[in-house]
Amino acid sequence: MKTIALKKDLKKINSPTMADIVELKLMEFLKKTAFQPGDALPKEMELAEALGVSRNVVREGLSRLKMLGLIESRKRRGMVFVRPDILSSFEKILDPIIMDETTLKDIFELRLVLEMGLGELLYRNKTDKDIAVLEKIAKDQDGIGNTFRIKHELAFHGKLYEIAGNETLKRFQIMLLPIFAYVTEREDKPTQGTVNHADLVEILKHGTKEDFNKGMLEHLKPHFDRLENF
Amino acid sequence: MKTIALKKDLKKINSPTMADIVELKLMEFLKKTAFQPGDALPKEMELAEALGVSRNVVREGLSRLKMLGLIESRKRRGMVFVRPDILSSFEKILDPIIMDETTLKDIFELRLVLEMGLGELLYRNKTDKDIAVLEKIAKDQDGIGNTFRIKHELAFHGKLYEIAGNETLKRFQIMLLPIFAYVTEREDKPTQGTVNHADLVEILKHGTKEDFNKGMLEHLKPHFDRLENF
DNA sequence: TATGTATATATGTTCTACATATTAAAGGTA
DNA sequence: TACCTTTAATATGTAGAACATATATACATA
Repeated sequence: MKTIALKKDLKKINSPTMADIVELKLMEFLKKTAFQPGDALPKEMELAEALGVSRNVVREGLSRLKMLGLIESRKRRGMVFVRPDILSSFEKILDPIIMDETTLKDIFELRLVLEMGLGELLYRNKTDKDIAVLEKIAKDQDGIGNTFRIKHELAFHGKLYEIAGNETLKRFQIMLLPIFAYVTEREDKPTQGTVNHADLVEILKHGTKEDFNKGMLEHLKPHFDRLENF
Repeated sequence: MKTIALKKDLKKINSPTMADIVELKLMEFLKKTAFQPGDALPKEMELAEALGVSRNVVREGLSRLKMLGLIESRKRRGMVFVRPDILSSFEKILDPIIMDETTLKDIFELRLVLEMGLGELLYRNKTDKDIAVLEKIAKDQDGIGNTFRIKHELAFHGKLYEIAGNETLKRFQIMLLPIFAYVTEREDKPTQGTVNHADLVEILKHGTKEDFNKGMLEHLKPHFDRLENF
């Protein structure tokens, strides 16, 4: 017990390196200066001089911002600021890692919460054409294969987000789905409640928003139950 | 119109640099090798030789993984694999950037969807003690100042996520809130519907899940309406 | 056993030099 | 003048060597 308390109170020292500091300073610089996409940053040598470090260190710092998608480098032009893609770094990290169980559960839950919260936007934006497309997707549900089912899930729920009119959200859920699939497949439990995709479409067509929320909850019920045993 | 289509079809060539390739190769390496947190990677010189590049380039690549939180470096020990914090890179990028309007709207909406989807988890996990805490927070609502209101928002909704029992989600919404505040404050519109925090607590105490979902929708109504004019 | 000391080693940092792509200027032609 | 070609300048990309520094390991000491 004592050691645990220690570990919590005295977190690692981790003295920052020059590159860490440069990274921070560059971030500040980007924030302070109101760069427009395409604007050029000072050149590496100038930054190096201003910060009092070698060009190498500056390059390491810049390299990190590049990874975040905040800058791009053009020969002769120098480094230019670009509007970063919010999800790209998230995507990079979500893929390769082995998450701990807690985070895994959190992410699993996150997706459920998103699905459950979608109703309002759907009922605000849906059109007859949307429903028709959704209906078609739901009809092609026959395939049984595992990889196929995932593809189908992606198609159906992806279309839902599309109807909601939120591209970021759609991409987000596409990223989440493999994780979702990983969790659902490691146990041999039903992956669908008593309400299936076709039923959901039917509700979306003729039912109220409240009906839809209830339907979605039924549809996701096995997953919610799965949370108990995590 | 033509230029836009062009820009979409022919995305920049951006010939990858050695550092880009090293970054990729290292990612693959991390994925393939099932590293446990704390395991050491090969040392820089070995990587440099294996990849046929200078140590400098390897360091740039490693530096990027460091930014993602995938590795940490220890003197003499070498670089070690660490379980990355999923949200940290997202956090770094969310803060400094000036988002384009579309993304801003998407994020704004994302938060609304999350709040709306929270009901199920809340009703699964809430305890009397939780409600008591929430009640207290809602009572301290008197402050009018702008910064104070944000703090209060954070406290109340933060507690909701806490009750839901999802730390990732809670941190996520904390990151989202400043953006939310930015949007709400640039127009002079009401930020609260006819249902306030105290009302929500009351529903949570005695009402059904459906009541709560309706209440939350009412509470967020001004924000949903705001979406129309985005 | 516990503590202090020494050494080897991997990362951190700096410098120098050269390669390469691309912009911008110079020059030539109609 | 306007347009095309050539040239030169320049900022990033890459390599390699050298030294600084922290620290894990082994060893010595009490």
